[in-house]
Amino acid sequence: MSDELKDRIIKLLVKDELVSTRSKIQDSYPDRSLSEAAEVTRFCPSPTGFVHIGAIFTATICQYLARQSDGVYFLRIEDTDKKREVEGAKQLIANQLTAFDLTPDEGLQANGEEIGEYGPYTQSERKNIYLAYAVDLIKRDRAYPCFATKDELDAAVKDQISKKLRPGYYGEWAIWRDRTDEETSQALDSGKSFVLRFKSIGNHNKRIEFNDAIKGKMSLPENDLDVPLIKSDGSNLPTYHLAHVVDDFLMKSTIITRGEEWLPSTPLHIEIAQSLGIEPFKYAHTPVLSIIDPSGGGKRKLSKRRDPEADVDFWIKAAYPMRSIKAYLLGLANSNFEDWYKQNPEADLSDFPFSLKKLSTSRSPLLDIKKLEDYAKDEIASMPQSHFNKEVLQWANIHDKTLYEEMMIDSDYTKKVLCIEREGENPRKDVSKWSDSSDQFGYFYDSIFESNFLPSAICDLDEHVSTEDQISAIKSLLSTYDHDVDKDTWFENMKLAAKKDGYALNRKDLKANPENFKGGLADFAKIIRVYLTGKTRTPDLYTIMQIMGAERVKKRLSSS
RNA sequence: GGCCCUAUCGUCUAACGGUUAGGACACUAGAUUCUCAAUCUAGCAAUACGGGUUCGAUUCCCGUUAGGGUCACCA
Repeated sequence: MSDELKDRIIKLLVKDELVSTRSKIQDSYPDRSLSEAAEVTRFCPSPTGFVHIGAIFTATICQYLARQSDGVYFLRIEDTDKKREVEGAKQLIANQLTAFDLTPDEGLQANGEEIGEYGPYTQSERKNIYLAYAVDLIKRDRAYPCFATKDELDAAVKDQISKKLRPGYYGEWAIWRDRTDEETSQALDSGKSFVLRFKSIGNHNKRIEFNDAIKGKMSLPENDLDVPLIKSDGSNLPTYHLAHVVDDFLMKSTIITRGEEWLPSTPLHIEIAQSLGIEPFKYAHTPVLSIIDPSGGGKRKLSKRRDPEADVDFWIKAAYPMRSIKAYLLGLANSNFEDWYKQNPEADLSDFPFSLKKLSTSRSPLLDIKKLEDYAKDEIASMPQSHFNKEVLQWANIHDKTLYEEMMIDSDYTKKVLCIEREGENPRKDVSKWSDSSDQFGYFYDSIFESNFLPSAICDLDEHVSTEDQISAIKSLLSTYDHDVDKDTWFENMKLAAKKDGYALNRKDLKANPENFKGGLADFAKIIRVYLTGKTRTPDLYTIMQIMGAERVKKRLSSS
């Protein structure tokens, strides 16, 4: 292309934007004064209104790499596709990162402010920077305008497939690559919009080798695709490919951690970097999280649409302790984490020596909610009581107002309720998330008990036990009931009541002569439990009764 | 279809070329002065298949098969 034609294209491209020169821009992005070993990592989501749990996984890796090397971990919002952008999504990302203790060192914060010297950290605000680099590429004969229509491109791909050729804009299929200046000028004259394409000099039959920090030595075909660099949709924004190279160069990223799905386009990114005289980056391609398809399709990628747990909002709403989610993800990333965690149960998770090399190179790990809940139960069970109380109340205050208000009415009572079976060597582990609170503690409060617990529980009980048996069991218990005795005496009393009402006191008797009894002690206890709590699974009855107090116990039992 | 990645219990994974193939979660059974939970004990359970190389292969090589990714003016 002649210089005049280049100038014409450049003018059309930058229009009236204030595009600086490339060297001027680079001057305003000085070297970070960090140690040799320091890693500068980036987490770069698109603001599509949804933060994927896999993104938390990737961000966690970024954070660890930076923190452990005294480097920097920054957040960059990749919003070059204005069609897909969802309002408010940008801030949501910052908020949710903070919720997972992944607040970036630079970039948008939960309070709405942007910090850092290497910004702006939102790509749409960097348009003129990309344009400066695009101009540079035109001048270097490494970019050219393409006027092909969508239909033309689709037809070409169709043709390529029918001829069993590799689809794409390359070689003879790159129809605007080798046009004469006259043809290009004519197209410009007609006012048609164009996309600025990269002029690749790669050869698909040659291979390029690079070292992936996770996968090791990689060998892929060179890129020969003339991909779009600047869109023609009127936004003048760059595609991911150009934006990634320019931004990570200017922001001084030392390692590109990103999903495995980017692996095939890495040769392209290397070529773009080289065409700009930029040293190619170090890449680390991380595995993508999957899930078992509930409809029986086997393993597949976690999908935003079908799997609620793919959205971090699910975890935040269910209110799993963040520390346990993190611990679980860390265990997925480094299998030696489990041992470390067992040996250092109290330790700050950030002290775990994370290693990229230990990251499994294998296929996408499956999200195992059961295992995560196991972490969560341990975490909650071993939590100091004050912390536990705070979390329960905090959750209720936001998500279960009725429970919260009841809990606040008699805070001494609530304190006792929340302590149940949490002390000693083997605390209960039936709470894995704070949203369990409603079901776990609601029945201690009379109005909630009467509306939410008792009716359905009685229905279930009716299916197995006759009303007469229910009434007689309760009566029998009440007749011997003495609230102010120790546990052993209380238990003896209950056994007496059960025996009197026709229940076997030990399993052997019941097994030997089942026809002689209404059931075992367990069956008797179940009736009492249901009338007292509206549940068939609760902590120890004696403890519950002691906390509820004689009056409440008698009232609930008499209601039968 | 081309290219790429991957293949160890149901799941996540460990094993300098020499292990009885280990752990965790899940599951099953038993123990525990009531239910449930917890806890303890025991149990179940894997190197995709076929060829090489080697004294010896889960490990290295080749092929087959299977899964995943990617081939957009989405990132």
